Amino acid sequence: MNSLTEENYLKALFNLSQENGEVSVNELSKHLQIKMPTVTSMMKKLGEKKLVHYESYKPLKLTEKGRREAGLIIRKHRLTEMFLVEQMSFGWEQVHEIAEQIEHIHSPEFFEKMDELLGYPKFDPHGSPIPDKTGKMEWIHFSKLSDCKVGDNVKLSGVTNSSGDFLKFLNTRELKLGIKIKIKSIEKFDGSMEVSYGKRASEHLSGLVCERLLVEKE
Amino acid sequence: MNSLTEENYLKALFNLSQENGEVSVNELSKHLQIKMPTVTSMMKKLGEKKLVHYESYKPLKLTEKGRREAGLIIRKHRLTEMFLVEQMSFGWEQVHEIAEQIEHIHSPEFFEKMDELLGYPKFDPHGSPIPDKTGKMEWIHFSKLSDCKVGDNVKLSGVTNSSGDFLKFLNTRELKLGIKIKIKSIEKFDGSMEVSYGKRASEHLSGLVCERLLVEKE
DNA sequence: TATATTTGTTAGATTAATCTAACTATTTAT
DNA sequence: ATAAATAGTTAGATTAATCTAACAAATATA
Ligand SMILES: [Mn+2]
Ligand SMILES: [Mn+2]
Ligand SMILES: [Mn+2]
Ligand SMILES: [Mn+2]
Repeated sequence: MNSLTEENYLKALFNLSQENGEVSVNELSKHLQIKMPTVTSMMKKLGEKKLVHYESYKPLKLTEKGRREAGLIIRKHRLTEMFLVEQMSFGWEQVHEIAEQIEHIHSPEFFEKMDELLGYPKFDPHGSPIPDKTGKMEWIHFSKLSDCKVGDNVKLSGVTNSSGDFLKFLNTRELKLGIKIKIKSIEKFDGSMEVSYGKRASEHLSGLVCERLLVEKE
Repeated sequence: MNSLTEENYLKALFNLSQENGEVSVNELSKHLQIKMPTVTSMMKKLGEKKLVHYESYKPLKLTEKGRREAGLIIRKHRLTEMFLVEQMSFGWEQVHEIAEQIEHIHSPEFFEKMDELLGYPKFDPHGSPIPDKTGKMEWIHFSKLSDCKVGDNVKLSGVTNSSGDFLKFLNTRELKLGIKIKIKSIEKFDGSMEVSYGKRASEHLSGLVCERLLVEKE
């Protein structure tokens, strides 16, 4: 059984090593806001437990076992977020903090029931895929809005950041998953865009916002 | 902010001091299955935090503050049990263990929402009263079935023990809260009873079982 | 009352998770 | 290629929560 602390390290390793399959001690340390020596010693411990491939001065990699256990925690996190939004009518900006705690509950039946009540969802309220019961996650590659061209018609399918402030901002602009966005113009200088969607004929989105919106091209 | 560990001590103190308002170190130690020296040192800590009145060799008492904080944890526990039964269709024998973990979630909104979805219930699925938002609990005094007389007609309103095994036993006999029970005879020797209820014209209940059933006389 | 039993405390050790300071290895820049 | 900067490790301290062993106080028993 892994401690809550170990679970949080596993989850961070999983998320940070998504791209290239590895993470540096420094990166992990910054992400978790835990000093490097502490991280090093935890990596040795997770190495002992065969959850991480640890070798001095080498980048960190999750083992197959580590990836599975991390995936299962992320599964619990995302199922919880979905449950809070769909069954308890929370807003998508309120659920991350609560899920951050509930992901550590040990009770297969509890999450099984959530999954069932939700009808076995594949994505969480922020568009992130929910790992299956074996901890495996489909890697779906959405584009960033900031990588699209003028004239593109796209569907908003996810966000790369689930901070309350960002999601509340999207709420004020009526930007939610599923809506169709048309790109009217792009300001090269700062990456900001002029777009239209729903009843809004013209909205200005900063480069920062465009970077955080994931879309599917039609 | 109290740690999960501190919260569990507070809850135990609250429950054990229900009758006379105080508990011994020994009793608390046995209940929590934690050795006495550990309990003593935790009591000193909770004393510092003004949650417990601690004096060497004197019985332990919760302060007003301690009683409030304990009541709020028990509130979260019981709301959770009710939520699991009513909104997620768990059996009453499955919910205690899960609630034992969820009671430590820090999120007023989460429990507020549960309360609202449940329609502000006053009792949990085992008939125990749910403390209000200030941590105060109405002390309702049900009788034990074992204290009733032959011929009494009573309503099953609570159980004094929520262990899975006991509740599963009650399930097999179709004994659930709200049913009317008539006492047909009592065996003085072992306190067992012959009763009738629902579609069951004659059932034998051991003394142990009768001790654990709480009833209201009509 | 004197003794035995039970209850409670003190002292000191252990484990998990964290930190800072000091040192070493690796990478980058001159 | 050397020096500087960055990244990573080692050593040792700290805090929370637990334990065992030894001792002391309170209570029960003879
Ligand atoms: Mn989240
Ligand atoms: Mn977490
Ligand atoms: Mn319970
Ligand atoms: Mn608990």
